[in-house]
Amino acid sequence: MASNLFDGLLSVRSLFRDRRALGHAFNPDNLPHRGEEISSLVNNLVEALRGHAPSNMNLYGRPGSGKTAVTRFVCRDLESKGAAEGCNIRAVEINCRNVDTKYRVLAEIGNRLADEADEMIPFTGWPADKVFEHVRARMQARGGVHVIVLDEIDYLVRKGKEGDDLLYSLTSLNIGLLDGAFCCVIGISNDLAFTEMLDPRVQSRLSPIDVVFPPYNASQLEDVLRPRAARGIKEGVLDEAVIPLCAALAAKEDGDARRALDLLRISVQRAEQNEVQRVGISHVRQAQNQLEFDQITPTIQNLPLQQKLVLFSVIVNENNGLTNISTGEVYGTYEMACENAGEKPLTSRRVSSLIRGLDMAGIITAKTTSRGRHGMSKRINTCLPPAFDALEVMCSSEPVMNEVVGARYRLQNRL
DNA sequence: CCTCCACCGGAACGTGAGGAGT
DNA sequence: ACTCCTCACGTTCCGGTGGAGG
Repeated sequence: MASNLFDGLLSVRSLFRDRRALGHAFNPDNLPHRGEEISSLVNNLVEALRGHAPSNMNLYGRPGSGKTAVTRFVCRDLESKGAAEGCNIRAVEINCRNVDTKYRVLAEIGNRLADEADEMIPFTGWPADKVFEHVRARMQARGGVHVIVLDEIDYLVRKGKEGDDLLYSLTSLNIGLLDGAFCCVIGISNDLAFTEMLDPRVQSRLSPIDVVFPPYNASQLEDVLRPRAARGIKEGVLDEAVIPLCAALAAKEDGDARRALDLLRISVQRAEQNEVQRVGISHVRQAQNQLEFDQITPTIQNLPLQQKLVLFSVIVNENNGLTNISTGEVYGTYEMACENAGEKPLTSRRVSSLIRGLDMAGIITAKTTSRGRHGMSKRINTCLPPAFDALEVMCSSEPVMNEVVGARYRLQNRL
């Protein structure tokens, strides 16, 4: 019988019990260390069960601090309690990164509120005020309380007036536009300063209640991971050190719980690929490397050419054995790189800003320090994972960089 | 203690691309 | 087709800055 490509992998006993338990979309039964945040939401949303309008809310916190999970968790209980008590309560969650215009958000809300009898709102074509009127009419017809969750709301607000308009419309529903129904808006954002981008009128309506989610620390992340691991991974598979290490590594990344889960999941996958029955810290290290590679590759690929040239200049100096490179040294190399690329060099002022940009992107570190007599300058070092070939990534995404890198090796061979 | 280097980084301005309105 | 507006990217100008070395 002919062998099949998939036979080998299928015969390996999986180390997972239920892989989904380690995914981002999984809704766990309890959320460790988010008690305060949960009760802030519950204390406000309980008004819905009493037949009143809850206040609008804003939730802030770094990625992976549990904002979305807490909101889903609370809304799920709110809806089921509402059903038990005979109140009509409905939560509509929309991710503004995917649904990113006023029209599409309103259409999405309208369609989720639709009965069989209602007309579907098309993807495009209707005037925005007609869509809004349908949303309003459907809320009123259903009655009760409608909780609108706008996840990653900063994406919408950053686009300018669009977000302002939408929030103004939604928050105006409770001021006389609805009869016998209420609407409550919960905005979720990574950016504490995002309300400053809003129209002041919208600001005051939207944020009577702000909840800030602090990042998890390492031991809290362990508490997040353990129940998920128990559910998702077979017993006796994990070394004792694995979960603490995943937690510690993720705690360094701003306490990102998603990162911790990714690390754990990929570690187990790595162990499976290596066909071993036990996951150890070496697999976590491999997972960490893979995540870093996956994260940094697109960042470097998408850098504009000038920024790639600056990064190239830093890397070249570092490959020559230098550390704590100064802006002047980088600029010198950069001018040569520009010549090889056939580009006109930017001013040193601009390059200084580009260096800062690379610093903020986490590709290099640039600390401004004084060198005494030798003036103020930055001390620049790359912070790429050890085995990461940034030159290769830049060359494959930008043909001119081949010239630049090639010229450097020709020069080196001549010396 | 003062000087002075070599750059920092804010501010104002110029330019061209792209979108909205008419 | 046209104006107007916004935005990102760059330049020019310039006052600041911290500490090694006189």
